[in-house]
Amino acid sequence: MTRQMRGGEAAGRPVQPSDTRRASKADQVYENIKEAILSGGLEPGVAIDKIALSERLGMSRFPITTAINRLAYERLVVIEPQHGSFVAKISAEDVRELMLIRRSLEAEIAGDAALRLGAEALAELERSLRYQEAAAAARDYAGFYALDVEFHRLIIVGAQLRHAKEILEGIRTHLERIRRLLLTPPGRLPNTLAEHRSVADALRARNPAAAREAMRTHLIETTVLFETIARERPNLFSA
Amino acid sequence: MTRQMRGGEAAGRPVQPSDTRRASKADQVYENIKEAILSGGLEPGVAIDKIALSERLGMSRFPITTAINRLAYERLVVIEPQHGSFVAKISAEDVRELMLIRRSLEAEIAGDAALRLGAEALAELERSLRYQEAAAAARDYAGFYALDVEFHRLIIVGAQLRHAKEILEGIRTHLERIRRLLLTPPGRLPNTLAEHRSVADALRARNPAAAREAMRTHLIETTVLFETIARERPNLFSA
DNA sequence: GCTCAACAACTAGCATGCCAGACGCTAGTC
DNA sequence: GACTAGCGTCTGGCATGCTAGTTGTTGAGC
Repeated sequence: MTRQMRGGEAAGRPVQPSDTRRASKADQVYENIKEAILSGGLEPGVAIDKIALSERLGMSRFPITTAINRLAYERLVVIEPQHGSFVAKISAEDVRELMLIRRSLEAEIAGDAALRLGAEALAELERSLRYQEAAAAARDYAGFYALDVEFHRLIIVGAQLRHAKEILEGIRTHLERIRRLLLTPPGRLPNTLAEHRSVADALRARNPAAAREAMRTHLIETTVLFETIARERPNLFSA
Repeated sequence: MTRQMRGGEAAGRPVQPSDTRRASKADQVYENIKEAILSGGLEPGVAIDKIALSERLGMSRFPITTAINRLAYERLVVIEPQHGSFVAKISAEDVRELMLIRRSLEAEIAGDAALRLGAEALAELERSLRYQEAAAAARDYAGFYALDVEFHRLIIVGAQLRHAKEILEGIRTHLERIRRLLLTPPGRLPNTLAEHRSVADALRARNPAAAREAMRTHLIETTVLFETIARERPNLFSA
């Protein structure tokens, strides 16, 4: 549905580059708190003090409340009425489920993309792969991770799937939080690169079934990684 | 992440039955407007007059604003800052994409459910199928539709997938809106019943691949139906 | 020492008033 | 007649104070 929306208002989605409108205060607070939660600055379970926050940021409680409502919708914050707002905890079970969703969606999208991607999009993927190779050679883990995210995003955007993009971004937000908390080691980098290559090959060949399978395989490997690490550090998860 | 949340506050999700807490005013307004949009009482594109609404419902603008923010997050409403809030329009392209998402997710979930569903959940599915047969025999289309929705929900809940449940409910909201606008004829009812039966059979056999395929086939048929109808009535869609 | 009820100190929810920005209309100009 | 500038009126965004509900505490009674 969705005419396009202004700079993130009433939604947690990234601002369209074409949208020159300034961000509202609620938008700023939203980004602010979200980043704090993702980075671990705000640990799971801690209460968010709206009044202190409003004083610190020099604004009224209204934008804070709006922002927290948004975060609650994304399940990054839990609101207990007449009691308080708290940073949502993490459960190990979520990893399994979020990856299941991501796996099924991205596999299907890859199949769709094999039929719909234009030459330009394919070229962009190819370029991304080159950068990934360079980052891998340079052992630039942070850079590679950013390119990894971008690679997946390119496929979704290329297939022109707005809703799926939003859903997957919401999922990635949660996975990103877990990833940062766990400090996922970048040991699988070469495998990831090879798997990306397989996906791109299938897309270029316009083979939907192969693209689906390649993406599914790739994300199964990622799931295994997540779950292995989660098992090694159970203390970070709540019941 | 998600401790469970109170009666829908800051989210558009259904109230947990275990949650006895009363709904806030914002919750009520949210349900109110949502139902109006889904039923077509509020047509795509019309402006929502917050002040008139607050006067009519006997409350301040605050709960209205909160509710509309929530609806904007769900893409049922579009907020144009300093200008107005409008009922979101519908695009034909959305049908394709929403069904793609639903198809991939529910297929994967069916595969998961084949491994995880307990005897009780399987029995519930069986009972649902009996009711569906009864509704089909009685030509009770509305009843069958409700059972249809319930059938899919049972599988998701049985697989204990909270996030997927929420995502799919959001998607169903949009599809439901389209369905009602289009007044989808119930002609495929016998086929639907047979397809449901196939899914349940595969689940009982604990065969993930078969369950995935059965669900995928079922939803591909549904997609075709949606798109056929959408083609016949293009005037209902915006560009 | 234990129980439980009353209270104090919080919170989110809500009401209300104001402000700034967007849009439509009109009047003035060419 | 067409166009544009400016003004009025609408909207959402925000500030602030109040209300009601939850929770932890404390102290009285046993």
